[in-house]
Amino acid sequence: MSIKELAQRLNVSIGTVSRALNGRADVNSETRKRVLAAAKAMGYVANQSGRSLRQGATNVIGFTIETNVETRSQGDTFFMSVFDGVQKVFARHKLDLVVLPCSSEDDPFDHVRRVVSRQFVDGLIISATQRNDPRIDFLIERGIPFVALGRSQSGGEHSWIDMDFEGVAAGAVARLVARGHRRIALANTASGINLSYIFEASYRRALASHGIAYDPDIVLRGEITERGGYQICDRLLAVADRPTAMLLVNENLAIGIYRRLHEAGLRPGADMAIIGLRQSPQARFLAPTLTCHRISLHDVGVELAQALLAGMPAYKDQYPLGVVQKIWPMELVPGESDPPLGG
Amino acid sequence: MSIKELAQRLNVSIGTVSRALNGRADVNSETRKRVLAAAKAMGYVANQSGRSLRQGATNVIGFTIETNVETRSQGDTFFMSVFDGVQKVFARHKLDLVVLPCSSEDDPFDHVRRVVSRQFVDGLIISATQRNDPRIDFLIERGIPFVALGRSQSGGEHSWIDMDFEGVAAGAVARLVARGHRRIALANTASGINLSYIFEASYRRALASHGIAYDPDIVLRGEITERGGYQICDRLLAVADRPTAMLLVNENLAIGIYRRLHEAGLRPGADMAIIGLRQSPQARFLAPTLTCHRISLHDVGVELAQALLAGMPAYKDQYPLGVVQKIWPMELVPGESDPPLGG
DNA sequence: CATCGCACCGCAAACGTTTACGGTGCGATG
DNA sequence: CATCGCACCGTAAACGTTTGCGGTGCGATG
Repeated sequence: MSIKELAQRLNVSIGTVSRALNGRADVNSETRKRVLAAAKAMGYVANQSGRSLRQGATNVIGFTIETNVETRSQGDTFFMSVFDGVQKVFARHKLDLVVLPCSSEDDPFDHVRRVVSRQFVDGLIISATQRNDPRIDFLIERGIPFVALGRSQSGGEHSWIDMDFEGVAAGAVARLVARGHRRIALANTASGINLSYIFEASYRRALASHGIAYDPDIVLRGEITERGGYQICDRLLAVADRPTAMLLVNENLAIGIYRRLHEAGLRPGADMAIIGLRQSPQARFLAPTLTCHRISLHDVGVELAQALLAGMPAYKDQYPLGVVQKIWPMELVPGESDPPLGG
Repeated sequence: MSIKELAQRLNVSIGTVSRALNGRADVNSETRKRVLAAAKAMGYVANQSGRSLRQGATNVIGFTIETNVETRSQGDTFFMSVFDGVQKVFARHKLDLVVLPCSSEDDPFDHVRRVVSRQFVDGLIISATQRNDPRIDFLIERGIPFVALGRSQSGGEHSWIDMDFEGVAAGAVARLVARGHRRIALANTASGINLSYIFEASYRRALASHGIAYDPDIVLRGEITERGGYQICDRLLAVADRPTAMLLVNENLAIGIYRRLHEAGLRPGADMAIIGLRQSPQARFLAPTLTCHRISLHDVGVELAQALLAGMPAYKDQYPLGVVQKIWPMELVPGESDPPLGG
């Protein structure tokens, strides 16, 4: 199963076998054929450790995610879709994608540090970027190629891909205002994820641009889960001068909000306009359907992979993109959850 | 950063450094302290490739998942909970968990074959087991320690962990019958996943035990998504002698079903009893809340890890479990979605 | 015929570890 | 004082690759 056995069987040197398998030019086409045939017959596949040790590269890309279900930042199929896009690109370069879950008991920074120092991966995609994210400075300092899924305030120049939360907030507020709403609540996350700050700031700017005063009483933070939505809605119903509309930082919240409204005898949509963030698979099947924003996560994955390759010496020339900092547009998908006020 | 540099700095041999770091006995406690201090100061961490090459073991465990969003057996939150449990066990043994997503364009069997032949991992957890799953025979033949999340008909003895679908089907049918239902539909998956067969067979047995004839017209298969639920419900509404209850192979279906019922002017629960499979985070926040089944995915993860270790030579003695084949119980959580008929 | 170039291949070093083996020095024991 | 045992440490081989360097043989060229 090793290259040595293969070489002995063929009566050639291991160097020749290696060259044949790696498609180098200086090997007779006849012997190459023999080698490839024998390798296939014997089911030979190069040992990763040996190759990595020699080459100083593992041909493995890591993708870190956090497994804390309470603070999960995305819906149920979010990462699966992204992975799919990432792998599509990597497959062309014989790169392997491995997902490195950071357990809820573990610290994301330590997690990245362990992964990097073991020289496990040639590159890294990190997600759930915090506003101040020590991982970013660390990766820059170590010179590890990486891309962040989500902006951060930290550190020097690095590649990242994010979604257009400014556009979403501006568009959603404008839409709600046009439909007669002036009292618009925000359901945000309590975690330190950068999205939280960006979204709230955009929301405030959008309100200001329509001459609406910011009211901290209707800007609430909680878990990004169905339960979190329920709790936020619950607190919101107790506010004097109840809002007529809500903007959500995450679509998972919607289900809990719908539920709480039902319990209060209110109808989502008619009695409380709601606009969600991302179009999850279930958005179109809620009642009322949720107004939210379309984005191709598969394409986000593709772009993540390309941005990462652009930062890796071995692939730089194939992907001359430099430092990629891209805000991905999100397109509003009208639903039934934000009808005109009083209409 | 290599052991050599560390040794030079300390004026000891690399062998001593290695022994000190690995906690071997034959090294002076004073030098050990010096080595550990220097390693920490210089941020030294052993190179994985070198170690793996020498030891013939990678200390990495793979967990394969499929990212095809249409036929996915489970979503992000399911697996994240399981990962969390798995990692809890592995962390104690300095084993790393890496998740190996199988892209929707890839074949799961090829995927496993690639992973194994590259000697990437010391052990494997596979999910979404098919009724006939070539991966299982392959892994047995190759002698790779593995555990399957889900039963299969394939191959020889191997460890697996599964959930009690028989119990769920029997209990749910009994419950529905007790509540006056005799015409109970089944919403199943069209994929070849073994769960599909087990669930349907259990459903048929349960019907028979209550003297209810099996009617293929109300056993439908589709995507395990919200859309799939919508479509299945749509087809079901067109059936003559419409069923009064539905049993779901997956809770994601519920949202689409609720929606389709609403469109038809029917109320989920009151006009169509519904029992889902697993208690997803949203089950309690749907309106009506979904009757479904509780299971600790964290504990499933813990058991998966232990079963795997029991099959690995280096850990056999610490986990003397032999071949683990366990059906995990699921506990019914009553909701509002399956009230008594006509009540 | 001598020389050159070229296609092809073998040799051996190197990547960073771990570990069996042997060697050193020292205190204790006879 | 000779010897033994032991604690500790250095040496070097080995894991499976890749790759620079040099060598062989052959056809072509002068």
